[in-house]
Amino acid sequence: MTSQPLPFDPIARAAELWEKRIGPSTSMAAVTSVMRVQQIIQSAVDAALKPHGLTFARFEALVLLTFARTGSLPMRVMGERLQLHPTSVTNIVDRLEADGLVRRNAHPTDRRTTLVEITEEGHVRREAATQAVTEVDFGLRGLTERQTEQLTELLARVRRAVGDFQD
Amino acid sequence: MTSQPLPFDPIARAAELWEKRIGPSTSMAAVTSVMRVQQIIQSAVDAALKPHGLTFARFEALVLLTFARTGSLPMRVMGERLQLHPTSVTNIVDRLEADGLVRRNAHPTDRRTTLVEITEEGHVRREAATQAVTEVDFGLRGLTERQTEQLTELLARVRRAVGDFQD
DNA sequence: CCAATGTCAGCTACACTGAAATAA
DNA sequence: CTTATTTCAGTGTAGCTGACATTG
Repeated sequence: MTSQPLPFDPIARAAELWEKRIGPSTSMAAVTSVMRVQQIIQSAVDAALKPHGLTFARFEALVLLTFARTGSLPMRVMGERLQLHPTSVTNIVDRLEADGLVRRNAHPTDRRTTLVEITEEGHVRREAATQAVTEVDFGLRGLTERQTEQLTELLARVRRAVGDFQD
Repeated sequence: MTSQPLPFDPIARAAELWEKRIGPSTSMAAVTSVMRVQQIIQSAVDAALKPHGLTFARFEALVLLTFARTGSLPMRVMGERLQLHPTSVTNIVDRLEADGLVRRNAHPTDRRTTLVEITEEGHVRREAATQAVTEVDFGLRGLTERQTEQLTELLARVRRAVGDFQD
């Protein structure tokens, strides 16, 4: 990471120049901001999770399984909920399984599908990891509770518009 | 991409369960939303840029060079502005150079530093690519102009709090 | 026969680390 | 001598495509 804080907001400056020389900059500024904040959050969360041997993606998978009534879900459903490519699900479950945090089980009726179940050790690990990310507030700083909710709300509009979900 | 739209908002649902079984969910919901929207935008923008042989990172680099007074910048500065790892700058410039879109020049006084200059072909390519991403509004949908600005503003607070820039 | 599920191999992109060469 | 700039090799994560076996 090349990280000296700049004495100006690079995105605001780029937006000015963009406006002057290229065209409307509203979307460009917002998109660049999302990219940058994602990067910030990703590295903060990954740093918090590293001592627990998890990435954010794997952490999310564990949380998802924790929330499942039976503590287990088909791979396909995991991909759906986490918006992951089937091969990424395979990869993530491979890693978690190698670490003993989840277990692959046969589906009772549909022999094509694999059920992924969180183990005892998985529960313990998720608990510790949750503590770690909660302590750093998921890497999110500088916003009030109200503003944080506003952010979620604005992003939900985008997700809805793009067909991420319906309702 | 596993992409059937879910009949509910998966983030809102996860937040409910998180609140019920783990703790406050405000930050968690916002962070998950940022991650997801970044993913959406990234793939939309990359798809728009693909016919032009560019990724978003490479496109950003071209834009940055276009904005430089002399059309050229040291690698180090590029990394600073784009928040890229030095090795990533090398990599990105390698690709752009192989495509004839930029050129590496010697720095007139400091022989350690390499200046990267956008070529004529680079200008042409950036122009076409800009058209492409503008047409899809950078993958950003569902927000009014006003809301888009609000989003940028909220994210700037996070960037400032985290020391991304000062002012 | 067609569709769905999961896996595998191979590719790309980009982050990171550690080491090195060169120059300030 | 120390620091700065860039590069290189190697590693890890994760996305994608295309192919495949198995099963519904």
